[in-house]
Amino acid sequence: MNIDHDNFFKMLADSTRMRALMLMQSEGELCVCELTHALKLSQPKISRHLALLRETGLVRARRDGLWMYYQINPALSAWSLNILREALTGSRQNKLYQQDHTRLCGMSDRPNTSCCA
Amino acid sequence: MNIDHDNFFKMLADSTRMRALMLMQSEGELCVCELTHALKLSQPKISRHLALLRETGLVRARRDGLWMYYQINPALSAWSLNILREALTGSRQNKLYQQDHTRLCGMSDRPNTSCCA
DNA sequence: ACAGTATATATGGTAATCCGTATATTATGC
DNA sequence: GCATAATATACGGATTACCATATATACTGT
Repeated sequence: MNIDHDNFFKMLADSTRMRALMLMQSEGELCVCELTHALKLSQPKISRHLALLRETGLVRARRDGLWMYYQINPALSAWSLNILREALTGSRQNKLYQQDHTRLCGMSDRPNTSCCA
Repeated sequence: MNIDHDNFFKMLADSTRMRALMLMQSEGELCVCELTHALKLSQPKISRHLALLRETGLVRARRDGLWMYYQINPALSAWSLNILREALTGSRQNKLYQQDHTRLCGMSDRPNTSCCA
């Protein structure tokens, strides 16, 4: 899947979307409530950004009962995936991104505790 | 030089800035008039975007007489440079970016013809 | 100092983006 | 079918980002 270059980078330009992507990158599939909790943002805000990411093809969604699981689209082209990987590296020096990860790990009642290595 | 994660990606989200960056990436130093010609955009528009790129640290500027030469900041952190490299790979499939390169090569009167391999 | 060239900035208008709130949809269990 | 939970969308307002045009600055050669 080869996303349009400009659209791809537009998607990465919003902090909320990037934070969600970085969490999915390091944790794999995540549901909306997990992202809402980890980012400490309202559910509609998370949903709206996830919808944008899905429309542009950056993420893939899967329904399981009440939950929608989102993950980075594994069919992305190599250069796109490489950029997401490097973005994750860059995000590790950033406190905000670190805290997102910490909050996710500290979350109880996760629907499908995919661990938090 | 470690640029703020969010600002870095904001800079990449504008098509004009990305096109200029991709040209600098493959051609090295370029002056404003070369970029203006290659992108077929107004000089103030190019200058403004270059100023933004310089303020955030993505590019470095050097004056030589009347000309200002811009290049990707070699002091960028590894992850930033890697992202720019992957972005260039992705841009090769894009006609707009290809044309920019072609126009640059076809430009006469380049102040310091740094070739166009 | 003046003219000319390359580049930078200022200004005001317009369009795109983001957000909070309210509401709708989808699925589950009784 | 109804209540509940998880998620999605709609709407109006506010902010931000971008642009074209005009003007200013920096430098060179005479």
